[in-house]
Amino acid sequence: MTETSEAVIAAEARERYNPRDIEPKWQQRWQEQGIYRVDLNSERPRFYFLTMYPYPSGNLHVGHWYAEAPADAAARYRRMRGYNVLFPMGFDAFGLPAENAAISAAREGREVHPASLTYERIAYMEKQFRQMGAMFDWSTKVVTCDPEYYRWNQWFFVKMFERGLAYRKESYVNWDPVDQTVLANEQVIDGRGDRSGALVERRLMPQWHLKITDYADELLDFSGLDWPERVKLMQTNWIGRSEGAEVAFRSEQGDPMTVFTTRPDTLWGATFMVLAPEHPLVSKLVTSERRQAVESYIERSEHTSEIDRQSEGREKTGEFIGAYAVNPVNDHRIPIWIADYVLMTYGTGAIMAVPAHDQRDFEFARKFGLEVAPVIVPEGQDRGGATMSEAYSGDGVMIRSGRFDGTRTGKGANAADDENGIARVIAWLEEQGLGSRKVTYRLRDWLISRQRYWGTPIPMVYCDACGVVPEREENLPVELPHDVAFMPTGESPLKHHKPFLDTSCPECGGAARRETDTMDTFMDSSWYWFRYLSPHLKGAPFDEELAKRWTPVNLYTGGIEHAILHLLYARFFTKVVRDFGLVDSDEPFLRLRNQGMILGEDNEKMSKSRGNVVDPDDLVESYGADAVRAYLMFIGPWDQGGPWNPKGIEGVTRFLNRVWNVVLEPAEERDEGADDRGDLRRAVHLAIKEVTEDFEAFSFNTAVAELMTLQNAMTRLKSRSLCQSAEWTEAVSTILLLLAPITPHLSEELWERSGHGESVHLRSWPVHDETALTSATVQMAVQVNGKVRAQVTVAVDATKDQILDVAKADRKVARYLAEGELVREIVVPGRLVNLVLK
RNA sequence: GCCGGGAUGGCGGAAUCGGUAGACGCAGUAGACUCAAAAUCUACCGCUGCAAGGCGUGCGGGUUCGAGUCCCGCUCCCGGCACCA
Repeated sequence: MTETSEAVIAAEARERYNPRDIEPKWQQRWQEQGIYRVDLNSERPRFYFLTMYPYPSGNLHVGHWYAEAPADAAARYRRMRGYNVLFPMGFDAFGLPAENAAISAAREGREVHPASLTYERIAYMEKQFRQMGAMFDWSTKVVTCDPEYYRWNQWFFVKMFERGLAYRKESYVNWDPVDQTVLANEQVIDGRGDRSGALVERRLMPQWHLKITDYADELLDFSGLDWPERVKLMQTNWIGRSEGAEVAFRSEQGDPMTVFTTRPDTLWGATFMVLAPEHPLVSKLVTSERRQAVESYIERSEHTSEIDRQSEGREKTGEFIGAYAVNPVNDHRIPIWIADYVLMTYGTGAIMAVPAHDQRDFEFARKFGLEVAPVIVPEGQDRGGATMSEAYSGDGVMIRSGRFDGTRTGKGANAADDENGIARVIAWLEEQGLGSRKVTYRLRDWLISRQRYWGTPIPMVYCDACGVVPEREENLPVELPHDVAFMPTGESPLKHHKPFLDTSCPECGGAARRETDTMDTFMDSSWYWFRYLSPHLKGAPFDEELAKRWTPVNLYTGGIEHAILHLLYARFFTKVVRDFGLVDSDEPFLRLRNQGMILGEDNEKMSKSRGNVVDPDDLVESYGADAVRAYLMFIGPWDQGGPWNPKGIEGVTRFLNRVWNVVLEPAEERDEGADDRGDLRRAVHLAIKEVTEDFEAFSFNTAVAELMTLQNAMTRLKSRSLCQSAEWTEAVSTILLLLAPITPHLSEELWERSGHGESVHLRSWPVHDETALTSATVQMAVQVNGKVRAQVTVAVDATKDQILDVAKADRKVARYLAEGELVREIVVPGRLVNLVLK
């Protein structure tokens, strides 16, 4: 209220809070004054706050608001704490939806180009982001479909090719018949394409891969990262490290057939072998009598979709190929089978089957009448039971294992011990030259080829003379041709674009063909945060100096759906870029926080078909951006999400109105209570303390609740004389400062109207005064035998004896005390007294 | 099956170095203002009971002066992985 006369305030108070007037006004002023412009070279402490950039779908939905608005508030908080905060935004602009729109238009005989569609959508969404009141610095915007950006995808790709990290290999891949492209393993959910939902087919195709498996072990190391436990676990599971041994089996004819096993201690129990149906040795080893049955099984398994192959409780199938192998540890002659429960893509594509100690092998042996030979028995038992009903995979003692008989073994508590059978057998195998220690991963290399148009062209050239050759750096970017025809069939138009297809060889200059596949769009998002630092740099993907100063990102926020895909690729890419010598850090994102999902009123996922979609534009129109922001933060813990409650935003709007009124309306005539100033100051400093802790902990819902509590206190205590006090002035400026990150427009407007100077958003975050939090007296509960029976008020510095005296003097307590003998007295100062009777 | 997370009023949720369960908000009830309604304001608002009291944080046990919080054994829900040798 400094310098503002009461008359002016009284006149203005007749104006009601109207976000429709004040929000656009401030958005424009902030932009004109450039208050969110970041100086990357400032010496203030740096804080890189990154939030996942969106795909330009054309319209912000509530999910976008839920991801961005609380993140924006957290970034604003961080800046008020004195940090130089970089909070950039961009668009993940390549991808199938825009191309699919072009294809459907083509089917109707219309022409729509993904590029123009994408840029229109970006322009619209950018406008919507501004209406949110977000403090994004748009001068650093990154748009991945811009050749200025994707040329660096190509540059990275060529660098990786040169170092053997990018390679082309023919293998069975996941083909999505609807989207007409292959997909990475990470994009296949329950046998279906993650976008189209179509059942994925297995196809043998030559494809480009990135060697993420080279980094498997390093990717398992999360030390120094403050990430949600579940994300780390999901990545760990996905990488799926298994320790064991490779053991050299041979066919009777002498063909080497290496197997991987995590239980080399069960080798003596291997009674047959199983090869994957695609295993290259099958056609060589199969006997003529078995050939027909075996070939028809292979044929069938090729046509079995992944989803059927993996379905739960499926009965084992397989065929004997007529050939035998030799178990190298006991020279037993064991039959060789093929079965689709053995995968060509894991381990060596061949297993030694130990039915006594592996449930899958056990089921297979049962079905086909194969020998079950127990070689490990639980400690205390001397031989394997002849009537096993299931495989025994626990710890125990080795039997029928030659020199190892009597050795304790298993994957249990002593598995790491050198005396454990597993370790001893591996050491012995290495001595004998029969095998070696081996680590295997579930993780496969990242398949990045996509048979689509709207993505980064893979910058490779096929020359009859020179083979597969990367495009020269000076010729990058290999630009996507604009004048292409979108096929109603969905086939990539690049395959039919002569001027693109025909090129000259970068090596010999002769006629050559371009690769027509484009890159997975996750390539784009694997390094985009580096580009924000120097979005228009010409000579390099990013400014090395700035990257060394500004990365790793301090705080990254986004949806949990990227727990594996994007976040794993981004970590891989960072390690690759580090190995190129471009950055020092091993990890991209130090701290990660995931927001949950906003559901419809009916607690279901929002969808047009359910009719439960809430449109943020409508909400802004009715309640204002500040109310939407505050309500989304208030709805519940951010990482949990929750259902949208249309009444909830009305409650928050009431709160904002009360803040408006308590600041601007003249006080009613009312006598000031003796302790009002102390009470107000206590409420103010408690709010500072709590809201600060809540922002640090990402507990936005309780931060809003604390601010409501402060407003309630101000409204309750407000009186004409109190309004003249320093305590009141402090209360007004404090509530506006604490609200500034959450409701930037309202806070700015009231900041100005209550006579403050420069923007509230350029002010420092308040610091609480611990001494303001204490009061002269405190209320304590008095329990008798653990049940609360009375409340007493005592001096805050009372001794235990004094507290007990007061407690026992209470009439109700005295009545209980009369009923028994007091045997114990417990006093927790400031909290409670517990009187225990016998 | 394995791994993780969760279960608190009519609803969203708060409180976990063990210390007054239900902050804050929604919904609801009563009242004030109004011709009336809306808005706003005031009071009440876990269940049960006239009251005193009793009961109460998914279920069953346990530890403790005291348990939503710790321990043991379950149930259900959500998420991830899954014929990975």
